[in-house]
Amino acid sequence: MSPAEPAEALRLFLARLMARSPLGAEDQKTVLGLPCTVRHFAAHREIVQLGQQVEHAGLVADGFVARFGQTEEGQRQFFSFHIPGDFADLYSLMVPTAPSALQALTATTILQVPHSALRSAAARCPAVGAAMWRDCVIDNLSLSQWLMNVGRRDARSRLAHLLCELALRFDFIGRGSRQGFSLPMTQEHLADALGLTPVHVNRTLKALREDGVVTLARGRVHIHDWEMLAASAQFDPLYLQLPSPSCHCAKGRGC
Amino acid sequence: MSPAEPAEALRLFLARLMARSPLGAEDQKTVLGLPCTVRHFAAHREIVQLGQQVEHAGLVADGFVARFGQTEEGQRQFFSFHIPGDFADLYSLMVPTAPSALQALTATTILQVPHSALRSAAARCPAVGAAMWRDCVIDNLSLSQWLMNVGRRDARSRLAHLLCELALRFDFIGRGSRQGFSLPMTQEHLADALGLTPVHVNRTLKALREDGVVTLARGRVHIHDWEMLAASAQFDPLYLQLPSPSCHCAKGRGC
DNA sequence: CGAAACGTTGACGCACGTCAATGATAGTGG
DNA sequence: CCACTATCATTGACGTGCGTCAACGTTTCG
Repeated sequence: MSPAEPAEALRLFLARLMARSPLGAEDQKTVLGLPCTVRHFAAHREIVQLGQQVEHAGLVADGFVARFGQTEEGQRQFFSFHIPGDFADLYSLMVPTAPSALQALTATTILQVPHSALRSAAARCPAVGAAMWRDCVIDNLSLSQWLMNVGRRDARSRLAHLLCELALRFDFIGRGSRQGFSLPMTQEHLADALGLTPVHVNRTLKALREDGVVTLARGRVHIHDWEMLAASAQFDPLYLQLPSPSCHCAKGRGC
Repeated sequence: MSPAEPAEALRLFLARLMARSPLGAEDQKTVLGLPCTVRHFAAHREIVQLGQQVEHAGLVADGFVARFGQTEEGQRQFFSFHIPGDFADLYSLMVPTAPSALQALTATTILQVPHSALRSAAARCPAVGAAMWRDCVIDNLSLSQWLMNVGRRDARSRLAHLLCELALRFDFIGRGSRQGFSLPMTQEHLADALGLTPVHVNRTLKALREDGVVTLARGRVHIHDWEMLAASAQFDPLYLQLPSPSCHCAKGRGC
């Protein structure tokens, strides 16, 4: 789909940082000059295992990564999804013993950036350090919304909320829009993100489809009615902290 | 209960930082010398409202604070609890427009520390900056576990997990132990943390009581059987990143 | 002492889970 | 290019954990 050049991924990451943090020319050069090792992971492969000591953070260049935990019975819960331009475990800079695992949901290209390089970049350019700290905090906001989702919304709202989030994030990196995007993910993956079962995700998707709101088929989401989707999710994009030039959200906030 | 001196709260915060981050003498002096304004909040009072611009972070000196979000129907979901020694919104340093609200669950004393002071402390002492960044990341780990809780555990496990977490945290600040602690919180508060209804929390507490695991009465938790409580929660204290000299947890990890 | 807040309990309903069968899709090797 | 097969999607019947509603007891506090 995309070349997944290292430089391209670093550019996406830089854009992500600059959407929330002002960076000078020197800062930008520092980010784009980060050293990295390219690694490929097959679908379903674990990138980082629970408890593993890591010495580098993983920047997604291509594909789809999830962070997750599981119960002793093997019930999984996804904590976050990471798309190209996201660091999947930037927090590992501060907690190098992985407190949760990382899995490639599809064939994925990861740029491993050594902690040492990130640390020296932060030391040399305080603005870059602040931007990365802010990035960790924004992960936090996202997690909060997922908790809200799972704790206090019904299946339909949860699913709608997740799809809204993904639409805006893919829009931001130029790989989709509010009309639709590619989502090479099984219904079981969605279930693990939403605290539901695959069967119920399927039924909920059917309901949304029959209401003419969204269609998910063959790895592609078609959003037929963004307004309705955002409304049934009570979606407020503020937490994504993304610039939204042409945002039409439920509450009209953060636009 | 306690004098809630500003110095005492800063000492607790310093201990919290030093449990995870090495700080030199100069760093410690910087933390203890942070300027702050003492403020009191009555029970149920909102400390920070959604969307509010804040210029200081709130260190809990005494009482109990929750961060939360709510649906349009007014359904609340707590994202975290904060006890003395915790900053309730350290992340506001990086995102000053509050993306979630803060409420005092009981009468609470807050030390408001200006962002400017925190920023200059971080600039002057990089180790303090790193410690605060790490503190934000640890919030993240906690949030992940709450999401796991709400998404993939039944009511009994959720409640047990929360009580385990609180026991260790109160133990760490010297206001409780694995045998019990003071918890001046209504069942509705617990429900909002666990994604349940107050009625079901009540029933679940009854079940735990009748099994001889824990008793919660008149604002006090008595843990009769820590092993059993930790086991039914599948509690792994690793995510709290606390030193546990005498920890007896379910999986024997992080001890 | 009175009133409001909180805790407790029972009866009943529903959203979602479980189980199981069948159909569609995609990846693989011949 | 086509079987072959594993994975994924779909659907129905049925079970259950938790929600809802409503009443009543208990504690707390002014």
